[in-house]
Amino acid sequence: MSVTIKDISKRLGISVSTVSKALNDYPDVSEDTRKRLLDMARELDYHPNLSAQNLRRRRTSKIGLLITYPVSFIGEYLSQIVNGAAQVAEIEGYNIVLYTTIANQLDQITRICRSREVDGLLVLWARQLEDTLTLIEREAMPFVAVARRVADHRISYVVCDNQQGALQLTRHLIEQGHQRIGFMPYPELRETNLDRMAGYRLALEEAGIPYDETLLLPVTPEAESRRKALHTLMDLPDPPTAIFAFHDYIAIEAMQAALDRGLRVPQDVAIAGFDGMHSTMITTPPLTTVKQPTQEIGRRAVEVLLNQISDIDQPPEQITLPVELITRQSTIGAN
Amino acid sequence: MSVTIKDISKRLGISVSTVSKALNDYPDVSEDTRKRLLDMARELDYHPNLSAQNLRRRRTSKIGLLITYPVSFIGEYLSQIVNGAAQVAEIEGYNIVLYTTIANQLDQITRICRSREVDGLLVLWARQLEDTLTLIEREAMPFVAVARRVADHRISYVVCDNQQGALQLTRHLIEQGHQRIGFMPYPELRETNLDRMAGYRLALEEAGIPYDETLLLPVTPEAESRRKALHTLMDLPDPPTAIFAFHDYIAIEAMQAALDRGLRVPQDVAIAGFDGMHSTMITTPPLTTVKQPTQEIGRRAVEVLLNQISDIDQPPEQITLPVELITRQSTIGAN
DNA sequence: CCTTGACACGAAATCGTTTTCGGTGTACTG
DNA sequence: CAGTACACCGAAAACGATTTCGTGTCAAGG
Repeated sequence: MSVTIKDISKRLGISVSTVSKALNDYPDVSEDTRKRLLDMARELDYHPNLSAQNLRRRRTSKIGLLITYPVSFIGEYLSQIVNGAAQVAEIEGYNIVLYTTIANQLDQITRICRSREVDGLLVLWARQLEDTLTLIEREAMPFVAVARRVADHRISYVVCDNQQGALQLTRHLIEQGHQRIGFMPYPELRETNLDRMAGYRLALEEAGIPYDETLLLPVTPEAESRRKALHTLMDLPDPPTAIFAFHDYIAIEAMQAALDRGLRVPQDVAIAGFDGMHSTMITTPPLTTVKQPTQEIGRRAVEVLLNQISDIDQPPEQITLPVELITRQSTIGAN
Repeated sequence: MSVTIKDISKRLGISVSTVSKALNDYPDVSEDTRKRLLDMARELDYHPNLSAQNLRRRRTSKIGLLITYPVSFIGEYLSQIVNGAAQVAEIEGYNIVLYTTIANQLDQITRICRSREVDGLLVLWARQLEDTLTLIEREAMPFVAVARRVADHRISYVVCDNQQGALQLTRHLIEQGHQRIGFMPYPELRETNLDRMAGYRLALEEAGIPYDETLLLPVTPEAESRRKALHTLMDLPDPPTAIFAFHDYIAIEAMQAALDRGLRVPQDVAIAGFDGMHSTMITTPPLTTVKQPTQEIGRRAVEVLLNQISDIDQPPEQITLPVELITRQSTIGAN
């Protein structure tokens, strides 16, 4: 079958213990025998059996990525985060295991924790987030919440500065002369939504613009709700002249609805999104958005997680990364 | 520490062998003790240590996904395939491990194979594809090439019907009255490119339209090459009236270049893409494309791989899935 | 009463490593 | 020369499960 440490041992008449030590850079192996062993290892193209190593070392060099997402438009967003995460992980000698099951979320997670299938978990997207996190915590499995702020100060997370992004974006709209600015929240992502809403309100306050609840129109994951939201807003007696949508795709569909309605963007209504998806570059007009450092989020999340893994008593890290406002024609040049 | 099989054994004064048998549905355990053991297992919330199981069972219940891709626009495409793959895998009790490293591709792969880190490999995107595949083959690791046809008949793959898609798309353009149809190949993906090109030529032949090499303008991964390609085509003495781009993003950028040039789409030049990316819906005009069954590709790839894993002598399966032509305004209604 | 077989169970080997602990032999010190 | 120090190596015990093989019991059959 596979070539094992025993094969090397037999070929040279040297005990397996010594072979192992040679391979793991133990000091008590003479240079001579070490060289012979390594040469033989290379000759046989030996690579240690991972399962055996894992068992003995009590670690798997794998980190799990929890990402139970409904198949939808977030693919681009997720894959960038995953990409960043995988990069750092592999540099540090870890690999990423995907967990995408939706059924039995919590049972699944206890299994993962108790079977020591991975050394740590990135929680990227999960229903029942709260329950999930407390469960993982209780199982003493290192973990980090990704792209999601968590109120609990004992929990590590990496997230972008949603409030700041919303603040800048709304300021920009105000600078463009808008006074009535609609907002489309996405309650599904609670904390993120709260933060963006906070930024929105802050900008209004700064400018002395009254906060008008009728200008808020929440959308749900259903595509239909996004079109409807725009129409509802524009049917108001005193409709908004600009709209800030929670997410780029929401903005894009709103924009299409606006065009269907015969409105010109940005002349009749300015529209802006959030997250910096690639698609925003190719709409007509191109969409103003706030770009998240997605790859960086993935990278930092892994860094934090590996810290937690290497020292379980490490204090939690809560990281907020800066965002970048990208202004495009969907909000400028209205005059 | 963790609760092991031994803990259950001690608590009830029953040997570990019997515990293991009870947990694994062996017949030679009395109903009575089986029940007591399972109850105790549940009470302690026991879950078998994966590393130990892997070592003993000589399998890991993991499949690797090789996907050394340059960070670029293919995120959406990949994540759909991965999503489909993960779904099936998890139903069948497998998890997916990501391998995204670029450095030392081949060394990395021998390590994966010889350390028995996974039970099989999905090869989704890899530089040096040929070398990679023969290497994996030599290591007797089950594998499947995903979204890429391979000439070798001993190799399993799952791919969409690129030729048929290109054929239908080109036919569609011809039906719209076009006689001079430009094509932007993407030599980077050799087989895929050949197939699409074959479909393109076939449609021309059917219609008795002469094949004109000057209408072919290959593009590279660099964004700049895509804009340039359009201009070169349109600068021809007898420019094409329609363009079939290898990929949606190529088409989109070509379309932008066309608009920059003051051309109207589709009146002055019709443009079509391939792959069915989400973005094609939101361009103005919306882009005609050929939709790949991405999720299905992922799903089938895992099914095939699991067959190979369960029986290494299984004959290779080569699966070609149907595609769907989606016609939109970028190619219709020119008159 | 003896044999046979089925049924339950346990001892022990095994998977392929790592790591501890002790045992050599040699060299060095006083 | 005794004693100590050191460098090098190997035996063996882990890690936590699975699986083979053997054993004891008990009922049925002759």
